[in-house]
Amino acid sequence: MRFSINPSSVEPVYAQIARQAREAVARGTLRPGDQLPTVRELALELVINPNTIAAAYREMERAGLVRTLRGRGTFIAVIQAPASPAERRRQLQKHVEALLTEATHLGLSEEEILDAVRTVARKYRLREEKNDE
Amino acid sequence: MRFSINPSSVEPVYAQIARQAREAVARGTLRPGDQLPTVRELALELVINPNTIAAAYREMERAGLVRTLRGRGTFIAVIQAPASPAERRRQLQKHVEALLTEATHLGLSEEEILDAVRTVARKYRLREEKNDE
Amino acid sequence: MRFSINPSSVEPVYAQIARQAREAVARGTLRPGDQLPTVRELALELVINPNTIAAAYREMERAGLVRTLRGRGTFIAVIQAPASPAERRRQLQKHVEALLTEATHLGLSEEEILDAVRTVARKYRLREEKNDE
Amino acid sequence: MRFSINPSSVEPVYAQIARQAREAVARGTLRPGDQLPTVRELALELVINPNTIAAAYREMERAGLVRTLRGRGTFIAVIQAPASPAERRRQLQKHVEALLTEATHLGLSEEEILDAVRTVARKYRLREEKNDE
DNA sequence: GTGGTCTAGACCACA
DNA sequence: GTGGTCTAGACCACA
Repeated sequence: MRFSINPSSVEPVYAQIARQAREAVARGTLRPGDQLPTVRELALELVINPNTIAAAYREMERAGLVRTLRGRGTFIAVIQAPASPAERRRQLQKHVEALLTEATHLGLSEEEILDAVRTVARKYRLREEKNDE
Repeated sequence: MRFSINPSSVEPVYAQIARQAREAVARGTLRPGDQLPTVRELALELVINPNTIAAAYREMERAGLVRTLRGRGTFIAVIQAPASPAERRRQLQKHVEALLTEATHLGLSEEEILDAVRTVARKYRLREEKNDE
Repeated sequence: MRFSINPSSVEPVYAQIARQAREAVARGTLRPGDQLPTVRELALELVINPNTIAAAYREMERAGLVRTLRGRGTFIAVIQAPASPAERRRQLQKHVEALLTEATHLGLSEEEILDAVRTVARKYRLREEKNDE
Repeated sequence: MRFSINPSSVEPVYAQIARQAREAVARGTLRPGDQLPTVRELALELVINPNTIAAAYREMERAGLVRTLRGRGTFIAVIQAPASPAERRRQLQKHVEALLTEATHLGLSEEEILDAVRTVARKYRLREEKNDE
């Protein structure tokens, strides 16, 4: 996958990398077992301080997105066990609230938001059926 | 409105305050013209240094969320002109992508997300009708 | 003359009033001997704290623009003696530099600035002939 | 570039620094990509609290004059897109009016002002040709 | 009484 | 090493 970094964004560079990897996994561009470039390779490619790449990989490891095997490299982890249904619902609500706050300030309607969700959802590897809880 | 601060969050205190005010405006808890507590009042209430409150208000001013009238106080601004339709669409897409990335990692389905948007939307002051562009 | 106040400008209200009076004198809208409204009258008209109007009048008095006669009112002063030729040149240069800094950041050309000066100059009561020094 | 601070001016120290940087960019003394001294360096040089320098840099960032790269430093930004032609004209007129107000009070003639503009303009990086609008 | 400015100094996130 | 955050506290401009 290709990372694209904006060094003057308010989002820290290491967080941009971790977020983009997380997005790529959600879209299926990166799949469990895929190997990420080494810290040095990616540092050279993106012309970024290796410390920053290392911080990004540390963040992804912490989030359970990747597994680093010493001497072997860094690999996308198998899908992590989702949280409890209650926790999952709490998380979803939090993220939906963030979206609706921004959409309200942009002066958008509920219908426009739902349309955007439906359109963009095609690019993501969402669960096919409802969870039974 | 009530602000609630988590001093051990990674999110800076001043940013927590600004975000909560932004959310309150989106929900209609704060409306244009409403006066925010004075810097000193809020500092006393939250047991936080007045400089930190002032930084929060400065940030909101920069974002166009409030107007500061010297010697008078800080007030919620009238709704700022939204960006161009193209920019608005770009912003919406960005926020929807963030939601879908998280929802995918939580193992949720499109229907569950749409349901959550519909339910939570009731708490927000979204535009009633579609924008004509 | 009519003052128009923007309470949310970065320019303090008292300074807006003093500046507008200064402009009116430069354009001939106000002339030496003209009486200004009383502090109370102007405070009522502009819906502004009388302390603020008093500060504006104090500022104009300090700049030699008006004379306050106790019990009589506030009047536009006769044209103040201009500074020495050297000081006058220094002042002019300072104000021209301020204009050129802004014009450069706006991406304007020398010709556009000169045109604007010629056009706008008609509204001002500039000296007719060159000073002989 | 050299900053020179007058601590007893009515203009806040942080604003003096921001203004001088803005002037230096207009004259070409500072160019896009140039790095400003670090907050600590400039604080030592000017014998001013680092927080005050940081406030100056924050203000320049807000105005789009510089870009701050976390952990790297502060750099002059590429020239910001100027406002719309109409807005540009409005701004120019405002600044020309300010100049003419002062020049009138100094008892100067139109010819003297135009001469000063022509002379001082050489020091600025004004656009070479008229804008076509 | 309101927010704005500035100092002094500790500690942290980031590259 | 770079800027960012936060506290504590003095003093000032403005309304």
